[in-house]
Amino acid sequence: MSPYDPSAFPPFAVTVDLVVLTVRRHALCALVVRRGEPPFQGRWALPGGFVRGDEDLAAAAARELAEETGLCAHDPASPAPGNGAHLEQLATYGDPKRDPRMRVVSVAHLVLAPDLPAPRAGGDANSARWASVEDHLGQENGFGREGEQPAPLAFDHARILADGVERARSKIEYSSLATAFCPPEFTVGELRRVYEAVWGVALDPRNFHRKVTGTPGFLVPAGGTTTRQGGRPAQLFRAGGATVLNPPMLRPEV
Amino acid sequence: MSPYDPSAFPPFAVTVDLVVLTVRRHALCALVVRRGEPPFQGRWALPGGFVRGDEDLAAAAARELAEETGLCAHDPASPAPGNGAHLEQLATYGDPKRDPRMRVVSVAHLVLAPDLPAPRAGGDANSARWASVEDHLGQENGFGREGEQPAPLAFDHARILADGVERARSKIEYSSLATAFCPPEFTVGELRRVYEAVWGVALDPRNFHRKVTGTPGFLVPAGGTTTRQGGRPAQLFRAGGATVLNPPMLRPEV
DNA sequence: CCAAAAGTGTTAATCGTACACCCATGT
DNA sequence: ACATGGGTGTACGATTAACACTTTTGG
Repeated sequence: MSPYDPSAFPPFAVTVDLVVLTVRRHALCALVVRRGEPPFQGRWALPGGFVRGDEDLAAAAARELAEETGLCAHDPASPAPGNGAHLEQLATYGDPKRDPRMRVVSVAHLVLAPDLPAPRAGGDANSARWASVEDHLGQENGFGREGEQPAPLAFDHARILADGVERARSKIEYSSLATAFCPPEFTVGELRRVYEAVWGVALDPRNFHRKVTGTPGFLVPAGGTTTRQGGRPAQLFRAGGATVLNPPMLRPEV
Repeated sequence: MSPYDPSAFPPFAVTVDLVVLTVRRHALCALVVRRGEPPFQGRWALPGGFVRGDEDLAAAAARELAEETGLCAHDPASPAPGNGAHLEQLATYGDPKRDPRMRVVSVAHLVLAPDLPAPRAGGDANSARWASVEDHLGQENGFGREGEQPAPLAFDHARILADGVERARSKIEYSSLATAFCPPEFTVGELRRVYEAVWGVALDPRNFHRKVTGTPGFLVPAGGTTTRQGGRPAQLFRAGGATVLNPPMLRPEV
């Protein structure tokens, strides 16, 4: 039990893996990269990499995110500057056999990003893409495509992705995080389509509008209007300062 | 960027730290141990220890818990057997300077336990105790004692404890986890006192009774009654199978 | 009898839901 | 004119909060 017994300090490699979620074409999508080396060569995996010796975990996640996407994310719990995406720690995965090469503990992080142009690969080109979450997690809510299931993600990344999606789904209920999926200025309808895509449900546009505009601090008017969705021009809003929603958004049953 | 460059694999020590919470004498308490060696010798700290080379993170947390308390905890996400306490992963702390000796990444776990006899120390006697959470986190809701602030916990353990308490406070809202603070059979009043201690509020006994007995799957009658609280005998209940509470328990404002 | 805690009834206010209806634009 | 999405009004049922009241024990 002496903490100075070297046999009590087995060396670990520590990595960060990223669950980067966005909403594209009314579907929840995750960023995946193609592995260039074994193990799992050629398979899709979550982006990630090793934590450096003098680097905080959140900083490592932000660095990997920037390398993979060019995004500058901001962990609200850290003083680092940021714009655009939301970043938070998700969970840590440390099964002794999760990486066949060695003992690797991975601290997974969750990133919520607005719809982006085509992802830019870290080093190799055309090796990153947005994958529909339903395709990789199986049929959900009847949205799953039949047949053509893609190969499972490498390592335990399917489990990590599932945990990240579950976290996002529950967190937009009681926080204003859904705005992280939107551009800086957005309409109530765009925000509603985010909720619909993440939850896989249809929401009543009238009640949704009352709810979000009536929750203090959730949205602040940005001044202009837009007609980019067709129909009557919609007011533009920015995310308000509130982070916790009271009362919460209610996810319809089943 | 080659993943086989040894300089990209800085070695880390990986530990688990435990936030073990219980309710004693109508107060939320956390298990703390006194450190026997530097750094922070003589200061209180959260229990914890190094993860072994072939050990899963949850298994390491359960092992440390058993060593410190004799409790057999059960992580619902793992197939390990267990009785009594609830165990779940909390968060991971990896600031490069959090341990002055070396680079240590600590995977904190949260344990919710029923009121226990005096804690049993791991190796040294009388080096573990239940500490009131208010004493270590400062005044909360007017409960904080004035003067006599104890020395801060070692390392970043005050932050870890605060995160664990916050997790427990929010999780008993929408899950049946509050029963983890109760013995196997308990009364509605005892469960109410758990909520009151964890949240630091007073709840209406009548409405609370209706709420918890009316939530399907939360409580199942155990058959007997008890008068251990004085007054009219109260029915005994066991925790039902439900893990998620719908509708949730509502925490009063402020 | 009285204090204390358990449990039930009732009421008014609030909240969520469903849906009718009108508004402002592009085609 | 019509389709499309934006936005407001309203009515009904469900949930909550507040509190009067009865029940069953111990002292």
